[in-house]
Amino acid sequence: MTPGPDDNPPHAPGQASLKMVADEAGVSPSTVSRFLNGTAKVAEHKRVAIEAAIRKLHFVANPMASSLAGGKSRCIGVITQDLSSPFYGQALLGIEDVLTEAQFQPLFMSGHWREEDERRCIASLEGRRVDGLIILSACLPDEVLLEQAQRTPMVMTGRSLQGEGLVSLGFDDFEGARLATEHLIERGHRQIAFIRGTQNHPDATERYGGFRAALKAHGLEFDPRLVVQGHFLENGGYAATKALIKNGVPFSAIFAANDQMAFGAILALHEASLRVPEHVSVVGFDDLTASTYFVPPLTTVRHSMYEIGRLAAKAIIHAIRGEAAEVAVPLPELVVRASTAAVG
Amino acid sequence: MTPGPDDNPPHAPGQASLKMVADEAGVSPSTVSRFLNGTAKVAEHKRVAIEAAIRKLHFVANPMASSLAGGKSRCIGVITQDLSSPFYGQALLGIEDVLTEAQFQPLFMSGHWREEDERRCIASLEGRRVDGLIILSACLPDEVLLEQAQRTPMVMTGRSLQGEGLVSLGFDDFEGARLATEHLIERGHRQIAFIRGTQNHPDATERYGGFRAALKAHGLEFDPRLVVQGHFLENGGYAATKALIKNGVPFSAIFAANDQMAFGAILALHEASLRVPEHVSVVGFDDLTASTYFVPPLTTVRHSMYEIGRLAAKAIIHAIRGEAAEVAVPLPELVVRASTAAVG
DNA sequence: CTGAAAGCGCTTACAG
DNA sequence: CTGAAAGCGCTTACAG
Repeated sequence: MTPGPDDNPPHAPGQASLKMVADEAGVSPSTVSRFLNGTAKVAEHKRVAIEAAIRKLHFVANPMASSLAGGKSRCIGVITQDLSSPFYGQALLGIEDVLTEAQFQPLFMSGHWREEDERRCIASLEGRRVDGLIILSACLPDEVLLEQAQRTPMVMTGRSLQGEGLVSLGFDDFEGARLATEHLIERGHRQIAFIRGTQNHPDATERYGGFRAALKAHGLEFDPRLVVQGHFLENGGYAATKALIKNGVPFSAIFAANDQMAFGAILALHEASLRVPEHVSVVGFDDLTASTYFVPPLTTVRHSMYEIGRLAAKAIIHAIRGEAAEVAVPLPELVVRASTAAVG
Repeated sequence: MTPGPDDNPPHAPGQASLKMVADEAGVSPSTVSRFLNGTAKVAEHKRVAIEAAIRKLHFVANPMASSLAGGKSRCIGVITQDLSSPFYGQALLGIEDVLTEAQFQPLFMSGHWREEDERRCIASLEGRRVDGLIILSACLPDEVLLEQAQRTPMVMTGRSLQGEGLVSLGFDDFEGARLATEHLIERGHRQIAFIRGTQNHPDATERYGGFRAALKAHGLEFDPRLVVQGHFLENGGYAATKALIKNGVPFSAIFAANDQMAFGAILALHEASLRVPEHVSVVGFDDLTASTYFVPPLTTVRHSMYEIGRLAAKAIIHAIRGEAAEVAVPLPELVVRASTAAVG
């Protein structure tokens, strides 16, 4: 930092430009640009001068200009269902960590579980010229996603899709649900109620499949009267359980397709003076932060969404660079806590 | 849409440019730009031609170019402590809704409760040339924020600051805490434990102040042994309550400075075979979604973060336009649920 | 290794 | 109301 008369500029008049840095350092803008991007080797003394100039002027490259000229925005669109979802929230964190580290800017948007909103998000993100797209469980049909992926590199979770420009991180929901159900069966439960997630949601379908597969594998009869709809939210689990109780079909355990519904279910049981796990065992799915501290702590299936977020971010960066990404999604893991017990 | 031989372009070769639209419509780029931005009135027939061209070419303006030329990015930086926080999450939703509607792009970043990270976020966002900044409860000292606000319009929550270019949405944490404490006192509780939030966090200080003010107003003696630290997280509330129980100083109620700590507290009580609210009443603060479905449902203080998010977004938009924003932050409201009862 | 020059796709005085 | 022109701040062939 050379001290001098013009060491402190009059007043932040916007920020310094690359040209100002070049002038200050006595080189051409091209050279500064190359130095910044590591696009070419720069003579030692110029490098020093440029670095000094940058420091002196507090120069930070204007990303709009870089993007325009360079043809890449260094922005990644991230579509989630709900920015405040306790479930996807962890994934957002993982995505943010990796992307920030790699100098990409994530643009988060909520699709609100609605095809139309998801379409709007994608259009808007494409308008923003994002370099890539991460989609956390879309409702959009396969064709739309496949088509989109041809224009913008894309990674998606919660669905297994094959296609050009598309990486999918399919978590094994089926196996997770199978594990959870088996856990109940092993504790002697025979009448197990199942609270389903949103109807045409892939995760919901897979988890339902795992549930039925486990019953079958253990020779248990499937009773459709014990399957209720819960829409993946607390109130859904609550209402579903109320309905279940009212129905009168006996059950000794509930497997809710996610933790949020399990919370609602436990509250409904509590209101009906049914104790967990003494009267009814409950298993959830997702292992939310809240599940550890619920009363009683919830038995559930863990699949670190933080880790999945990190993987998704790494995968999209690779895809953008045109590298093949090998992704190993963590396996589902049963976490046994106090909400399940052997059948009384 | 005029059908024609070149109706379907060979292959999406990047997107259509403003110039292409101008050529197609037989007008100058300036006119298209003016039409797009409503900067000037455009002759009827040209308007029609431009609209047709836009539709035909699926034109969407390149935001980088617009920003660069226009000098505004239409991006708003939003700093939150943790993208997956159940508390701030609601605010993010409100911000997203308002900003999206007004055609601004929010850039969300996590400050992780750390001054250094917050600094990094602000620097990065400033580098991105955001038009404004929304800061949800920073740790950064007042001076830094005041100085920053002079360069970028800013609105912040969780602190009351006066300054040029700065709007602060100070929620009345003090009053909220007073209400919560008074609720317990009115139910006959005399030995009320308090679980504090993070030490130098403004919200924490205010809530602590409200707690003490309520005790004083009702002539209750303050016992420092009943105040424990909880850091605003579940595990903090859990550990604090364990400590409280171990201490042996009797208490019939706990006021936790936020819901997350209240959850932890209830679990600790549960493990000590203390029932809520029969043995100990518990009040939280924030009214998280989860609190409604907790067992038992939590008595707490509500201050819609979704609404505060919306207000913050509206305020920053006004500030950017140079308009004075009048913001009426919702008043704290006590929500009585099943976790509190009259002292046994 | 390095400059001069053209260009990325818009916006906006400036002059009709 | 509308064009031609300059410019926003970078990047990148092109030619040394």
